[in-house]
Amino acid sequence: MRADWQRTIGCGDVRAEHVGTIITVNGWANSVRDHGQVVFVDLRDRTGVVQIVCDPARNPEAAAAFEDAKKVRNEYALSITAKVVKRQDGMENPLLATGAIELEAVTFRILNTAKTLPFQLDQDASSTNEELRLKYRYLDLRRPEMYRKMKLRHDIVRAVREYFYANDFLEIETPVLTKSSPEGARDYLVPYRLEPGLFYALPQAPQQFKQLLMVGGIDRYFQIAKCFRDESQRADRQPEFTQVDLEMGFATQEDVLSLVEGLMIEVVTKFSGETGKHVSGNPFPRFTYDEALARYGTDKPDIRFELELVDCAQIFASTEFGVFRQVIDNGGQVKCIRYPNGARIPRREMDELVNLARETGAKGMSYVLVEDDGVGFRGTLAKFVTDVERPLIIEATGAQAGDLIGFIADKPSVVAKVLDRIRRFIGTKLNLIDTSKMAYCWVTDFPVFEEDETSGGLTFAHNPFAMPREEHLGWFETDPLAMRAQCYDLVCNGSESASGAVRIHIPEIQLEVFRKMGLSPEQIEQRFGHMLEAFRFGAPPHAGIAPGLDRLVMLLCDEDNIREVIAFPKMGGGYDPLMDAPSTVEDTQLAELGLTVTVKEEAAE
RNA sequence: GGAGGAGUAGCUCAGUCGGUUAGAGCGCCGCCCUGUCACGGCGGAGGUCGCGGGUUCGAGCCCCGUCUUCUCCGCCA
Repeated sequence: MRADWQRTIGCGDVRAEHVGTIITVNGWANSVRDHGQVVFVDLRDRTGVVQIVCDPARNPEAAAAFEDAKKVRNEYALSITAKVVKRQDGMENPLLATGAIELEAVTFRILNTAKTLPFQLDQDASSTNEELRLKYRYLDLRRPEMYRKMKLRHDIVRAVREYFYANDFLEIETPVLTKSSPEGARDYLVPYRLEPGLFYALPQAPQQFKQLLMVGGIDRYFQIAKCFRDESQRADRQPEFTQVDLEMGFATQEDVLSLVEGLMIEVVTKFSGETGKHVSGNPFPRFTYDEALARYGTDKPDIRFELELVDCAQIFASTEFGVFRQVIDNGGQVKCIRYPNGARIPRREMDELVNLARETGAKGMSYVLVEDDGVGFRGTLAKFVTDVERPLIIEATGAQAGDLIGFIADKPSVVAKVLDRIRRFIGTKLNLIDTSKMAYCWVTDFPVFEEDETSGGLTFAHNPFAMPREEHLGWFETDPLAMRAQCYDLVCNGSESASGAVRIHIPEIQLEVFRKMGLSPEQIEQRFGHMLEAFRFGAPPHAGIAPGLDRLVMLLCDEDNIREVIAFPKMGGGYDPLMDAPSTVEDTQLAELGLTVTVKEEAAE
């Protein structure tokens, strides 16, 4: 049963066809314009804005409404029953969807008053202090642009669910209170009251549970899952975030890739009218990890623009330029990138470029500028380039008159990192990026192991549960660093969009990986005994992946900050200014958990 | 942990070479106004210049420290 003050229609939904009817709308006073003998109130709800007019001269029986309207301030919660009338000629407002009509108030109810807001909703959100916006997020959310983002996120989640339902997946929840696994990111811990000293951890991902669901015969599982990682934040990272987690039994890498390609194409295409974004490339291009690093210097290449890296080791095989000579002789790399029209950039930008290289780890950057004839070189490196090398460089890079070619010589990891950074710098500087594109690509075959810089031993490069390529299974002892895994990242516009793998389902192989990582039999048993045990009961081959939801929504909303697409996000240190969390707890709560708190001492001088 | 940017009225910002009483727009309060729609007019209130110390005759401005915040690096299976 509708109370008499409850809405019969949304503010933004009133149209000329309603003229003559009596309606009731609910919402907030968006603005009040008091002209003395007539008052206009713009009423806003999530559907839009409509103009209410209170004019006792035209509507003598609504004198009370007029008096109330004069009391209204911005953001009062109102209920107005009114007659829909066509606006007088010349009074229409083409800026409003409801601009052809207005509402002549009959009954005017102030449901609640409002203090003056700490910031104005009619100004651009991006120009308001973000801490303030988050502290009063419930007010910030009243902005139409925030509603639009929340609505789009909802619609995307809905489309994702429908896609998985249609593909015969079961949506299953997994625990949030679970076991710490010390590898990977830092865990959030939850003390266990019944036995002080024991802890749950919040899951960094439902990884182990979804594999166990495959052992359990669920076969096709998905979940919109919260994940928790206690690591430093970035513009595109939150301590708690959402993944579209999925796993498939008796499945191959191809099954997962084609399923996720279908998902992304469907979701992006479904909303492209609204977002202006479209998928570029179908099927998605694929690179092995080694190939991506060679061509782009990164395992998450932004392929919205070209400018690939060029390996010059062959060209400079017999160079006498000391820097290159030394790097090549020590097994390093010499690679370069073309900067179209870079020979014409001002000195300041040139310095910026070299500084960028230094900041990223290079000792410096050599470069040549291609002369107007398209053949000759100028620049720091020009005098060291022989007549034989010069045309080879031009051919390999495709350089043209007026281009700059920047060279980095160092160990492979530095060369890749620096040139990736420079490549993205050039892409941005030259405006090569088409922001309407969702340029997806797959990066596959990551190394199984990499050297752990802190311990000196081996650690996993991608995921400890990723199945090595079958032809590499014999390399555990001989050349573990050369082993490649059956795993894959989905990359979109230069950021990681999803990460997954064909999982190890043979206990002996999983054991071998753990051993190689330097885990003792006791550690393996304590941390992963349950997984290995499960694999011994006929675990099926299985594979899965987990696309990040927040970043997908962020890209589709054209936002560069993940907090913009989360209703109640946390700030830099994981602080939530709305709830004032984290915060202290009562001593009795600590005592019950057997915890004592050691306050951080200031370093005394 | 490191680098850089920011912090001045409720909000967004300006503030010259260190010099009188720190300003603007919006918002807020009061009065006026019958057609506005970011209404308009008149009047008004509102400041520990993040905090602490220092230099100086004098500090919003210079120096040191500190806090908060943003971006990036490290970190993020």
